[in-house]
Amino acid sequence: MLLDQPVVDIGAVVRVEIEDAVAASMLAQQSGVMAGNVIVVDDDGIVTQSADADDISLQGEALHSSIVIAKDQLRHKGAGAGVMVGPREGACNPLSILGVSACLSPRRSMLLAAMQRMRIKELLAAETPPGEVRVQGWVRTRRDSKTFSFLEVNDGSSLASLQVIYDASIEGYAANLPHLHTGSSVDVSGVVVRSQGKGQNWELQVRSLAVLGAAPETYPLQKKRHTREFLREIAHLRPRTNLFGAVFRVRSRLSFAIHRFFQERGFVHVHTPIITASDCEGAGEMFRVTTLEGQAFTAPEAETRDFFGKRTFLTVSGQLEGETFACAFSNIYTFGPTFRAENSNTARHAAEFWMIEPEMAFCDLTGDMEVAESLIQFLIRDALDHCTEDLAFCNEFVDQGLLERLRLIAGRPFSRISYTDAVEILLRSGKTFEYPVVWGQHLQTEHERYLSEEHCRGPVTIYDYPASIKPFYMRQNEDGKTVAAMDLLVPGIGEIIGGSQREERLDRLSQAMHSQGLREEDYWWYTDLRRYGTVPHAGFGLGFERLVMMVTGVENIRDVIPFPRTPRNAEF
RNA sequence: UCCGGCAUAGCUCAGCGGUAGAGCGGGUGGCUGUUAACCACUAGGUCGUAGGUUCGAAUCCUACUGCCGGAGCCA
Repeated sequence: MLLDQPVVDIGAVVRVEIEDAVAASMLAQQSGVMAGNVIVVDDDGIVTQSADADDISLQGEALHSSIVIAKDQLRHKGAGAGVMVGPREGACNPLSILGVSACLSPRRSMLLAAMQRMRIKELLAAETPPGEVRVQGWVRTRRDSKTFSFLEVNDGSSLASLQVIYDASIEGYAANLPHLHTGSSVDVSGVVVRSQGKGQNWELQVRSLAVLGAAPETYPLQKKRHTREFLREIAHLRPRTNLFGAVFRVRSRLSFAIHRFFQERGFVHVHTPIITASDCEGAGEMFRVTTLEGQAFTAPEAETRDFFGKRTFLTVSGQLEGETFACAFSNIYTFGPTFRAENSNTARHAAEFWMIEPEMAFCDLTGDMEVAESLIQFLIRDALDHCTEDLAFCNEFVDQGLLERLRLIAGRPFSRISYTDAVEILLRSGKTFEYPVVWGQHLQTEHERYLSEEHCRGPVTIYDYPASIKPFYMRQNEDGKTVAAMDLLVPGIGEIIGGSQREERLDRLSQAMHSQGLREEDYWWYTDLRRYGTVPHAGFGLGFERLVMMVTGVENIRDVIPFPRTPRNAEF
């Protein structure tokens, strides 16, 4: 089709972004383009001239501020129009002209938009060739042959990339090639054909390719293995790697599966507050929330003049609020961020993390343990079913025993041992521990590891802990020494769930609060639950990141949170 | 916060008292339906910061900063 009409109306606004410099005239020569439509734009991108030209090399002075659209390319498949943009200022020597930009003309945008994008995951899974398609994504790697290039394009829909065959005869090849580094974003249209090479069923034969954004050689991600430590320093780019792609797709799926588990069982999702005045006793140091500054902050009675009129913090748990809703809806769950201001420097702790906290009325500790165990098994099975490719990758590159372990956990009942029996087992183990095993003391990490990794060789729930080492709200057992608490321990991770039956008897609760030095009036609304229609109830907290660690095998919590917050680290 | 380790090219590391090195990545050229492609050439570094010891320090000592591993706190 020959264009007799101006390409673009005078006065139209064209978005022009010159980011990458290439000689415009060289592209024209290499492409054999000697005739085209030239539009001239001013600095605001408004079209001031629009004309059909027989020889663009004659445009001379005008080229420095023009967009040149080759006629051939407009004819080519309708979708392959190339756009060249000259710099908007500077000298006009054709050989020094900079800026062949990958920006799209309105016409080209329109033409490309007409073809619907296909996600690479669907494309690769196709039974029969989908014909002509359009994909958009980022170049993972490029391999050049004499007459064509292989591009691996990934759009995040799956671990696998699409192999794209870019033939040198395609318009724009020579100009685009220097921009097609690892990390560049591309918009590709072409035909899906059966691959001649090994490693993939389908590949894409390019008919038209546009570089949306080039990634110059300073792009930090190379097509090789990087350490997790380095990738943490470029947390904004690491989701583009295989491992973090897999981890965050699994994380997303697990998040969905958690809602599925509870929603299918009639639990009501509750958004508990993030700013709170109450300390869920025993949950650690809290971040203070305040609008006070300078001297006002340290002044006596400062909190009465603060935003909320009292001292407030970022929540460490939604449990207390969750209990109030459980005492209305029977079964509820929360799923949200929680915060701990502990100076923890370990692979398992973060200052900001996500927690799932179900709370069930008319439920005792046994029921609590049953829900906790079936939740873990449900989540593992869901991930095995829906994240097969990503977990296979983790199994190969993170932890070679991962899949075997996950199947084991999902497939058989968990062990259950009372705290008192656990102490006996540890004492009779014949092991020498760094910390002595004493009834009434916390189980140390080394003790928990022995129980789950050696004694049970799988997940184990420890229950009925000494009252002296647990918070006030846990239900006192009849032995007068223990409370109805439980911890679910997983090999390699440690405690993944901590929960309890709550003390529903007002007198016992008051007594526990006094003996732990708490002012009952600060918790008046919490104790009200025991005053008005109290019921036995129980719940637990599941650390979401620890779950993701368990399912992916990734051993550091900083690598399963998109932008981890740990002491001295909140860059992104 | 405590204990231990580490800090050298864009990345991963070697060098451990005497002129700063390799592989990968980048650039250039070649070759090939390749798939962490391959071959050749090439560019690239105040050896974390500040002191000290020494004729001489990347190397030995001290402090600081950051990171990593373990512990505690917990999820």
